[in-house]
Amino acid sequence: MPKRGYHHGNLRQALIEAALELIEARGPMGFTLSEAAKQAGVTPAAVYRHFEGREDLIAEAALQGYEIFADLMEYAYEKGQPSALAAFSATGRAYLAFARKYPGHYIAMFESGISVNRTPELAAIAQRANGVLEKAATDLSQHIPEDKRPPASMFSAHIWAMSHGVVELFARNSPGRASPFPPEDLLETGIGIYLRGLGLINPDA
Amino acid sequence: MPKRGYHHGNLRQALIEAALELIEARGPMGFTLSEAAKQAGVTPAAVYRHFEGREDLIAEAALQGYEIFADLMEYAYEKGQPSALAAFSATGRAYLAFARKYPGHYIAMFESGISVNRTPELAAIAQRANGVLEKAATDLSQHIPEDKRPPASMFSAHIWAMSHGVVELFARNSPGRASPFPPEDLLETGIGIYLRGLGLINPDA
DNA sequence: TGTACATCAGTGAACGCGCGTTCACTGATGTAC
DNA sequence: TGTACATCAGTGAACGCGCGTTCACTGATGTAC
Repeated sequence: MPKRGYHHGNLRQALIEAALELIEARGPMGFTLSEAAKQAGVTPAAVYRHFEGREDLIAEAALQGYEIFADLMEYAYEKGQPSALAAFSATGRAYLAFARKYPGHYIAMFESGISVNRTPELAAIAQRANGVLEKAATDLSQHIPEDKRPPASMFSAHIWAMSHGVVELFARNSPGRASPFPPEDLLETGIGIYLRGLGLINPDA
Repeated sequence: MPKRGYHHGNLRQALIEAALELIEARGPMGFTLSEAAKQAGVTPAAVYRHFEGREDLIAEAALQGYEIFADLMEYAYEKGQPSALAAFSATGRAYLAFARKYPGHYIAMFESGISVNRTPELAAIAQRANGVLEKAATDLSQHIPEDKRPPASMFSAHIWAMSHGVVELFARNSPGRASPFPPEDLLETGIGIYLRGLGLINPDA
């Protein structure tokens, strides 16, 4: 519990959390610096003690998101080892789990329009997250006969795309676009069918 | 060529087109009514002769988008007939083609935050577009042995998700997230693998 | 333990800006006779 | 063909608002002696 008085105690993190809540509630552009400040119980000008401005605040939120994301993906990958298949599926599931558990971060990362190349730090961590999925895909592709093996980066992209699509279309309570199925099931079955298509799991399973 | 003078000639449509260009250039929230008016060579107040306000203008742009989209999907479906497989693949390809050819519409439809239930008209046309994909999926599912046949609405959702994901992540020049492959190829191969997983196309193809 | 002082983290007022929207208006167009 | 008039589609000024950002300031905290 931060001490509250003239000095906030941990304003920097409080602002990030306020920003995340606002982004989650109002969308990537609905977020305003002033409102985040207000929600943290502070004057808008105080924000400038901790951030260069509005963009910088969002970027920091995204950065923290990527850190959580990369950690989750890595954890899932390792938990699935030594089975390449289990590791791969686990990372897919981790993707969706992250999007659902940290919607504010997810939006800041993928929908706020901030470039992943904004800072080297951001680019590095994003690359780390992406790397996990690609590593899982590479492992898995060893099990495909060489002559019909698509590049690992390609099917990592497929899974990424399907995951992102499920999140955007069905996991968010999009106005008026109700999911026909729970998003978890949708992604699970989708990835299952896809992997069967690669000949990686039993067609009769 | 509209006559230009005090009276614009076809301001309504000109405003919609201006809005689409702005949405495309600046994102769903970067669009402002004032700027659209300016781009159409008109005072902001003039907009109110044709639309109820900002939201109404976006909604109209989305509506027109859904009309084009539904038409394209239907055309693709019919062009693929009588092969259920060809019809299905064609609708998938049509999805991406639409997103690339009409990015402004696409964003207005799927990223602007306007609800598809905003008007009955909008809901109906969105349902028509969605219906085409689902019909194609239903046709196709007849070729799957009944005991391992997933609901058609489910794999229509899978394809929708993958398509949307490809568009969002790789077909847009997302800042700093360059596509490892042309989006068309990515979607084509992705759908191909998926259909193989359903046992609908030759595993050795 | 007490005091002086530097540092730090906030305030609050002000700024210029562009936004969406309203309103009374006026210029252009089309129609009736 | 010409004139009177209704209708329509625009203008332009004004509004209140919230935004991001700046600035000189001040209250709180920590440190040196």
